[in-house]
Amino acid sequence: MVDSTPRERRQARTREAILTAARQIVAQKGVAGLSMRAIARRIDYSPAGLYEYFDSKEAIIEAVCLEGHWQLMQAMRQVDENLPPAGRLLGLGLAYIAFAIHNPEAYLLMFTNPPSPANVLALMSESSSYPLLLATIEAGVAGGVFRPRPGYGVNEMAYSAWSLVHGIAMLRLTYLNDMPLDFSTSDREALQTLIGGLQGVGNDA
Amino acid sequence: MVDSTPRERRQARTREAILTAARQIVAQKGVAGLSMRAIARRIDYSPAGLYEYFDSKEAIIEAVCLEGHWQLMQAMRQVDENLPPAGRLLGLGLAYIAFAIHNPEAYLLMFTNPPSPANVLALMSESSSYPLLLATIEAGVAGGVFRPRPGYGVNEMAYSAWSLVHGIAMLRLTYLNDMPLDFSTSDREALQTLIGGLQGVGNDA
DNA sequence: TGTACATCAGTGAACGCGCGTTCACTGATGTAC
DNA sequence: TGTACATCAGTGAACGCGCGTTCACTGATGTAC
Repeated sequence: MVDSTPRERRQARTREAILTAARQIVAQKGVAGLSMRAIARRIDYSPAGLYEYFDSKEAIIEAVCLEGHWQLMQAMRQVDENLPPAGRLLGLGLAYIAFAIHNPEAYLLMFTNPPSPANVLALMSESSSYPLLLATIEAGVAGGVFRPRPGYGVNEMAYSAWSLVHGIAMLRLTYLNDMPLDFSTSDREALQTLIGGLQGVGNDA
Repeated sequence: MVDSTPRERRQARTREAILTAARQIVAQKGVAGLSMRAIARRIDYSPAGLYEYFDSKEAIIEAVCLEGHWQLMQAMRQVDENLPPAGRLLGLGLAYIAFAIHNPEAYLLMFTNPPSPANVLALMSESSSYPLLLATIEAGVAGGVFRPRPGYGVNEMAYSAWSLVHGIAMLRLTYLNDMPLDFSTSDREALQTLIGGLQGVGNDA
């Protein structure tokens, strides 16, 4: 950003305007309502003009997803690093859910679309949200707080936690969309319950 | 079905053929690939002919969803009723996930679409899958196996369990779609972990 | 059983629409001397 | 600072497409006597 020309700055601003418009349309009309024409209308461009900035509609969607993954990671990074593993895992889960609730457009695009290779990479790669989750669980296992079992190591633990928060997020964004209930304590307690399971005992059934 | 005329039977068969075609198209081309014309092509009809059986495309989708909910309930009913609550909850969860994996088309339609009122009703109503879950948890609480906490009663417990299995199902059907990994023990252990949390202790964090 | 008529299942063509993308173009911005 | 030229950002019209739905129709099925 430091050695950018005015032209480059204008381009970056337009690029961002396109992505913002795309997000807003998805938020208001759903993924199906997202079209090049709709984006162009919203930023007072002709549809053809968009091709100066993105090669295709698919490229725009991918860019929104990438940005979303980056923002999700940022949100999860805000969680205090010095908490004990169980508390930190709770915080990460709540941050994840909060991101989904407050950015439903981006979240649905990120996870409802056929995930492109770049997309999967973005999620799994270093400096993404999944490694944060994994690292916390590893710390918990190393500290003896989370107890692995045969066939249930750190990867499986992370998979459990991710599934739970993803399930909560998706249910809230789709099925329970316009239920006027307050889920905040339910979400916290659901996470607490899973974390309790990671911490202990009771693997008889 | 007992006092049905030949005409009625033919109609029922055609209706079913339409729904089957719709499911197959969603399975092969995704929700976006589902069109009246595609359905008609598949059953050698003209598109207009479908309107003899369904008022609109929306009505077809809704019918597929309703059928899906019914099948899901049937699958969950297969779980042994005499298992202790923890074991039964595990069985119900695994049956739920198995249904989603084996009927990805129907499952995605059921949960990815804007849920119509009829759809929500189908899920929540008597003789659906959610009450089965709830009843099992109530039995567990009554038997002292699952331990409620303040702000975490049977409804919240059911919400936790549903979120976990839904999250697992959705991740598998979208993000982890073509990963050649075997998740069956991971799924089981994830459920076990949550159930362990329902059973006990550790609500410090 | 045969005939006349009503109902029904399914067709083919057309409606208007919005879509992603391409392409020849033009006026504005930037560059070199 | 002024001029000549190149590059660039954005336009407008058009392409071919597939969509959901309607409608006048026709041949087949069913019904009544």
